[in-house]
Amino acid sequence: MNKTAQRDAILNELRAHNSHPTADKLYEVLRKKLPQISLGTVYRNLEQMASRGTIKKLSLAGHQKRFDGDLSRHYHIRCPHCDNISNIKVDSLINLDDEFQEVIKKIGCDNYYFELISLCDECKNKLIEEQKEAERIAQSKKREVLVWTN
Amino acid sequence: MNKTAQRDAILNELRAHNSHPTADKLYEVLRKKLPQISLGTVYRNLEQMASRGTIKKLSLAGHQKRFDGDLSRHYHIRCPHCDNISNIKVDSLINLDDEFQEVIKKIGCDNYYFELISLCDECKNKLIEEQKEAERIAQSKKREVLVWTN
DNA sequence: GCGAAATTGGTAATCAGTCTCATTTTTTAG
DNA sequence: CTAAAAAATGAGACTGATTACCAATTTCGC
Repeated sequence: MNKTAQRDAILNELRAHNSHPTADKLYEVLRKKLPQISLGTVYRNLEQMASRGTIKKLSLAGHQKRFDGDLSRHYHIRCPHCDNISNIKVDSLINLDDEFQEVIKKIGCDNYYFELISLCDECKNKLIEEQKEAERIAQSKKREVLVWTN
Repeated sequence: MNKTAQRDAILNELRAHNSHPTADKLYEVLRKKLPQISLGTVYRNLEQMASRGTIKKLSLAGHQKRFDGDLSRHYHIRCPHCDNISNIKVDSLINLDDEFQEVIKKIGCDNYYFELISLCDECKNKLIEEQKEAERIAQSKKREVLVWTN
């Protein structure tokens, strides 16, 4: 694996944040520093580094692949609404993870992958607002019908 | 949600097998009974039923979505080579799953999703064959070099 | 039966991700 | 240091899965 400015930039960018970006998000950011970098290069390097274990690929549940430069032991919570991923690091999960690893090894299974799923605060609020709005509309429609039938 | 022949057919087909088919595979099969059914209808209904919990959706970014009509408690092993999914149902996993559910609830998390990852037997054999073949080629190249330098 | 609401088929469009290939960069061997 | 080999790049074409659109049809509550 040769050393290239592009690969370095991708890895640095990924390590500088803990936002689990998608390839195209990363591309967008990287273009500010390397205006001529291509999306293909970003994809190529991310896949390469992921297969070598330099970074992690998170692809469960969402529809776009995401990447993580943080190799320390931690877990991910994905918001089912906006698809963003945040980190979580608690002992109880680590213990369970250990148990899981043991159990699946006994079954003859190589590995497993999991994600927590939970609405992020932002989306929770957004959904509450939307619901209120929907109720408001429903109410005003009821009123219309009353006026009409009167 | 109205009753339609198409939706019934899709659900029946999905329940009749435990193969976790993709939408297009399902479409292919369904066309034998409903020749005029459209791929869009299959996708639409699968998504709808999944969002209502009538069926389950198994998605991995960068891969085709798969669907499962079996709502009984079981887990999935995905082959990282051919992407096929098989079922597994063992007590040790169920117990761990229970523990997980408890722990994440305490964290304030709604749900979680996991998949086991393991090469299926077919792919395991295929990869062994490929490796052998690669070695054979490497050997014959070595021999060529010897002949050449002699 | 009737009209509103839901659903359909067909097809166009989108979107993530991959592939190709001529050119450039990096590494290796002498 | 230099030349050849190997690896990587950028630009854009391409693919395959999924979604969007919309006129025509079907379903369902009354």
